[in-house]
Amino acid sequence: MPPTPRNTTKPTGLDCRLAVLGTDMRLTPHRREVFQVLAESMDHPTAYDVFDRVKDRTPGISLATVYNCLEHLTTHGLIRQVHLERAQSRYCANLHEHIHFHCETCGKVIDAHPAAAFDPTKFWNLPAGTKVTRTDVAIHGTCPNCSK
Amino acid sequence: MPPTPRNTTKPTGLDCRLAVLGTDMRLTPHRREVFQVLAESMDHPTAYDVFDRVKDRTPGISLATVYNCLEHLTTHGLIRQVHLERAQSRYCANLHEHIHFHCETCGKVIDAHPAAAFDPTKFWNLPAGTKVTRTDVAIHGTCPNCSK
DNA sequence: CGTCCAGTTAGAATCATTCCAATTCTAATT
DNA sequence: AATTAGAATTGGAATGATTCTAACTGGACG
Repeated sequence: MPPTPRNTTKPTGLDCRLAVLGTDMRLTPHRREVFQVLAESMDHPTAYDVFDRVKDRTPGISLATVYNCLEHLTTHGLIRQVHLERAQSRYCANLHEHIHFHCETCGKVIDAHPAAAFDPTKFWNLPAGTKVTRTDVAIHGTCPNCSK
Repeated sequence: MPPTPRNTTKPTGLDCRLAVLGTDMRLTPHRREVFQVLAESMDHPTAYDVFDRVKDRTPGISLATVYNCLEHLTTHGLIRQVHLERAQSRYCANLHEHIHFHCETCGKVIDAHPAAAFDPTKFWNLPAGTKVTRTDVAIHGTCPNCSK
């Protein structure tokens, strides 16, 4: 599938998100579809899951292209890559600040949004002079459904 | 290398640690060496690193055995497996409660011990009925050495 | 002594991901 | 309209960490 021309007209919908984020990424049909699929998915799909879902709408798309699109969207800040243990990467279109809860029973991953400001340096001693750029938090346990 | 007979005499040194933890794991020479190497390593080595270091003392040991030993020691709670992003697993003999700081410049992993009690449910909203068993925290940034 | 079993081994297999080389297409320039 | 340069896309090969498998070994226990 050919790439889309650079978007010069006023963007709406998904394009809007691109514009808001001020990226200069070319929005090709493939990238659009991959993003769309992810935006509709609340279950943190893996690259292969995304491929599986995009395939139905865009027959002929390859797994390599899905990987490319996901990587591109990630580096341009439109989606987030989620890592839990060493399992395969999952992806997430929720850009609100949040961490992930992982149910050890059903494997589901649930977004958890902040309830209070969190400063990691209050809870753990780091060597003097350490600069913190990012903190990864993953909570593991049993989801309400599996707790029953 | 043949397995060690079950240790029936009063343990000392490393055996002591086994006894304290109340495991019933057989302490074979290989497992002992792997543990020993890890106990002496402050740098969170990967399985291959461990293999490399153990090889010098126990020529002929195979990577498969190192993996077996690491897995065994991990499931018996004698060592911890550390995961950062999707990089290969690292291992750590520090059993004191701690989290890991990862320097994005030099790649070094540093243990960070608790300065205050940390309750994740205070900082993130989880669905009612969620049971938390464990929280994984990894802090990323620049270590003092690389900050200079 | 024979059977059983855990530990060990080399090498094969797996699996997610990345790489590669060829192709196609767009956009900007002649 | 042809040319060029640069992206995007592709299938398939390659990679790399890890796990699996089947065979072997040596003590434990009857």
